[in-house]
Amino acid sequence: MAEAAKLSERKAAILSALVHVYIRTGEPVGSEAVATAARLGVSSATIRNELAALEELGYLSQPHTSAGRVPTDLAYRCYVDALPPRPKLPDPERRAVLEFFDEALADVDEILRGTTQLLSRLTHYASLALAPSRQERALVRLELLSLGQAMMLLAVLDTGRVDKCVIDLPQGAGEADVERVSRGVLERLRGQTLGEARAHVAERGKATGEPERAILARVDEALATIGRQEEGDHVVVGGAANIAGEDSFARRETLRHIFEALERETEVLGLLRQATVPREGPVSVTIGRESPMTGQWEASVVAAPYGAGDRAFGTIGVVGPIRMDYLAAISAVRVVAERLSAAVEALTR
Amino acid sequence: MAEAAKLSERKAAILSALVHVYIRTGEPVGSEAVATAARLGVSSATIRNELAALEELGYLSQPHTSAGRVPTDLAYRCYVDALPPRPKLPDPERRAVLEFFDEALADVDEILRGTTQLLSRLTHYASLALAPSRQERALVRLELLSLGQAMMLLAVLDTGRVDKCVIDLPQGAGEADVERVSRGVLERLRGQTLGEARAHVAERGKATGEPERAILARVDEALATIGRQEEGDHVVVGGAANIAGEDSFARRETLRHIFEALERETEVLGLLRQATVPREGPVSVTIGRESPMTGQWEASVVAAPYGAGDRAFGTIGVVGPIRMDYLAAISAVRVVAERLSAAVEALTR
DNA sequence: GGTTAGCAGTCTAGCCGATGGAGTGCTAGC
DNA sequence: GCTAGCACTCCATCGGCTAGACTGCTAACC
Repeated sequence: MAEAAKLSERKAAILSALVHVYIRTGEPVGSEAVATAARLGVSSATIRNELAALEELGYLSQPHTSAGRVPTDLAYRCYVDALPPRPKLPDPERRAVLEFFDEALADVDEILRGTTQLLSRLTHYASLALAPSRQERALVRLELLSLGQAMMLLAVLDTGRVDKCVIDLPQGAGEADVERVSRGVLERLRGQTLGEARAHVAERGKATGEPERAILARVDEALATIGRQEEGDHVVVGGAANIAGEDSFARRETLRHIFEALERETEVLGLLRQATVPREGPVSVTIGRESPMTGQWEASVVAAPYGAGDRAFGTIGVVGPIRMDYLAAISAVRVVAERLSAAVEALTR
Repeated sequence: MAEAAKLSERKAAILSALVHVYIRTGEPVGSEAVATAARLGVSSATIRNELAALEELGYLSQPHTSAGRVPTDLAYRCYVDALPPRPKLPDPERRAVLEFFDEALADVDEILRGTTQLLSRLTHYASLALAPSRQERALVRLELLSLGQAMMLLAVLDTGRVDKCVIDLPQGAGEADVERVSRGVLERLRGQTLGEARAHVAERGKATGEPERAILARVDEALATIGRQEEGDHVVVGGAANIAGEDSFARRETLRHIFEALERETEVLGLLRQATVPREGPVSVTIGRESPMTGQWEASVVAAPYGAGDRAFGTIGVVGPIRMDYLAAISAVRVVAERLSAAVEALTR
């Protein structure tokens, strides 16, 4: 396996043709098949020479001497990099996307749930969505409700999400005190982020007497708790059934690994976060061993950030076998991310 | 396949022994193996006669003439019915359950999420939980917040859940009107169910003028919407990865079916609802073709209701292969359901 | 030099038939 | 009614064989 130097144009064309055929068939591709697919006007003998060279360079491998060639992760990388930068989504699919985002949906979480389902339907792979970080979103409303001997802090974010936290009522505080704090202090925190709100609450707490002071201390704590919840239900997964049926995942163990990771969620976070800063173009592709996670899964991830304006809120993406239909996945993810951004922008404005 | 008449004691013992061995090994069980496992003091020849009879009765089947016997769904049913009514959960597992329910958790949904994970860890199968119906739960608080040109209805239920619905502000209504309705009408609805609250809101709407009337009409609509959301995120699934690794699910298609159903959720609802009215004992078991759903999945479901007092709130259960370790599953589900009931009771009191 | 037709060589998937073994059903004796 | 013994059945396994799919190489060709 040698250095990944620049390939000659013909080698690149041959490689792309081979990957294309392999993605379709799933079987080792012979020189004859490549010759017909690549339409270079050269015979299979010439292709054979080139294939041998490409194997030497680390782009291809052979299951055994008298079999065709199978692409390595490196070959997929070349193939993906050579794809048109903005592949078109076929019309029926495009229409499905537009239709989905036509319906008004209440909050970002609901939209993301629907989006993962949409993406799975379009691509037939499992889908992921990274929800916007609570930390950075603005509070539309902060409300403290008294519930008998406890109180409940409700934080309505501009993403439409409502976070809650139940807090004990401090000694000597009554319903009236809770109400006073809710109206007097919390009302003014609209438009601030969770972090800013905490700072204000803490400061205000210093400048007042009991029992407001005690209540504000607990509110501060509750805001911290809400901020910490973030990691918990941050990743939305949809259409996992699709990869259960996928026979590219031959080994059961691999399938199990993926499902476990999807359930643990935190592991997927890093993968999606990394896609938030795309290396090139709006859609980022991670192929097999390019990342430890996808390497272990024997899978690839196609992801794209979404957000409002130039600010990325989160990421959506699909997980599929390394032998994935990258063209379809990339175009679907790209279009859905665009529409999702528009929807989120409309919601948070 | 003949009628499921009452089996002789010996036949029953032989059947149970065979099922027991088969659950352990997964391979067709021969007469010799049954003879050693059943410890009846009779030879394998006698067992052979009985096995032939049991096959005739529809309890067993043979993959081919010279193979051992494999239990049919009917055999599992006998086996399960003959299990001790309150099997003991081994101590380490029992301790894990107690530990889990020792931590105070904020609301029922969070508890259920944790419970499915707990059950999956205990049984190594996928777990389900049916959340309490919103319709029947009491409102702890109903709050109408004004958000610029819209308002948000928040319903805090006694399960700790907060449901929300965004509504447009009617023509001519302002923040003050919203507030007036919130304090004047909604405050009084504490302790009522969603349905009762709707009735009150509708009635009150008639007896008042604009713009309260318009606001109340929309609140009524929003309450209906919240009630309808019920079906959506009603079923919690956990540990699905466990059955992805399970090689009892030989056919990929079967696995895919199960995952699809778990994702659609609504399909699982019926299955769990039916377990809410147990035929006998606290834990209900549905084996393979006993229900169309599990039949298609080639799976079994072990489920038990949970609730406060004598009132069932919902159901928890596990989904596994027909060749499931029923003893372990039943004891785990039973103990977890008991503890969960206690936790929910403490929460809603 | 690059390209190509042709061919020998390699490796596998699939088929065949033989073999060993597991397990049954039946029978005859206890 | 139970059991030892036995003939019989059927499958899983293995080695050997074959057809076929590709390759790599060579020699001729442009």
